[in-house]
This record gives sequence, structure tokens and C-alpha cells, in this order.
Amino acid sequence: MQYWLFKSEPNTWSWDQQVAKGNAGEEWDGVRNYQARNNMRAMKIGDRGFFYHSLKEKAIVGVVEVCAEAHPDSTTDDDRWECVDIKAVKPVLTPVTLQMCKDDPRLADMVLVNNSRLSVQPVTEAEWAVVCQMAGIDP
DNA sequence: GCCAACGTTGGC
DNA sequence: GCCAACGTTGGC
Repeated sequence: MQYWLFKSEPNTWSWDQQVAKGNAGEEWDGVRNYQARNNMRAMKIGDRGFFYHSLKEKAIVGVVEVCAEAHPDSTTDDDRWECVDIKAVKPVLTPVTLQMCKDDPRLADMVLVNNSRLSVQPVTEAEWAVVCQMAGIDP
């Protein structure tokens, strides 16, 4: 089991929209970055991820689960781009902001802290546990 | 709204 | 294959 972080602008695709899709889940489409795509290719069904809102909120707001492995992105004919499907698992009790991550030395190496532009990021098991603790949820 | 950082593109 | 130019992203 591996852990990830999915970043989205809330006015493009928000946590609420993700929740509304229920267990059917939704394609994480529109990614046009090789690093992010490679991360998605590495995902397995059942992997967990954080759902992060960029821009104004800059906070982790929920937990998602991979429910379909990488497949061609339906929003493009370019076969270089693939995406996975994810479904909402549960919201956080306390949103974990970017600032909180930056302030915690245990998260100093987190990709979110060091390369906030990457839209699909790996999260280590240790980082997962720390963030879940801050969020007030079970890992 | 600005600007820095990063990734991609295309000319050579 | 290198590198300059450009576009996009996202924090501030």
C-alpha cells in the first residue's frame, strides 16, 4: 500500500464535487506532467491519498482511495496521458494547511513542502501518519 | 496581481 | 543534444 497526494484548484475540481461522486469515483484527468503521470502509473487499487486544495485554502481537506488503475485520459486523444480514478473516503476533522506542514520538522522532506507545483505527489508512510494525526483522523 | 520556479518546446 | 524562450503554476 502506498500513499499519495492529489492537488486541485477548488474552483476547478473540489473536494465537495469528489464527495458527490460517491463510491463510483471519478477520473483524475487533465494531468499534463510526466512526473505526475508516472506517479499515477505506480498506483494500485486501494492506495490512499490526500486531497489538497491549492490557491486560497492551501490545505489537505480529505482522504481518497484509488479505485481504478492508470488508463488513458478521456479528456485528450494524446496517448501519452493517463489517469487513475479516485473516490472520496472521508473528510479530515481539521484541515492541514501548507503552513502547518512547513512548520513541522517531521514533514521537512514532504514533496508538498518542497515542490508544491507537482500535482500528483508521493507521500511516505511516516508523513501519512503525521498528517493524519494533525488532521484528527485514523491513518 | 506579482513573481519565482519549474517544465516544455523548438531552433540551431 | 543543448539551451534560450515561453507558458503555467501556485504561493505570497
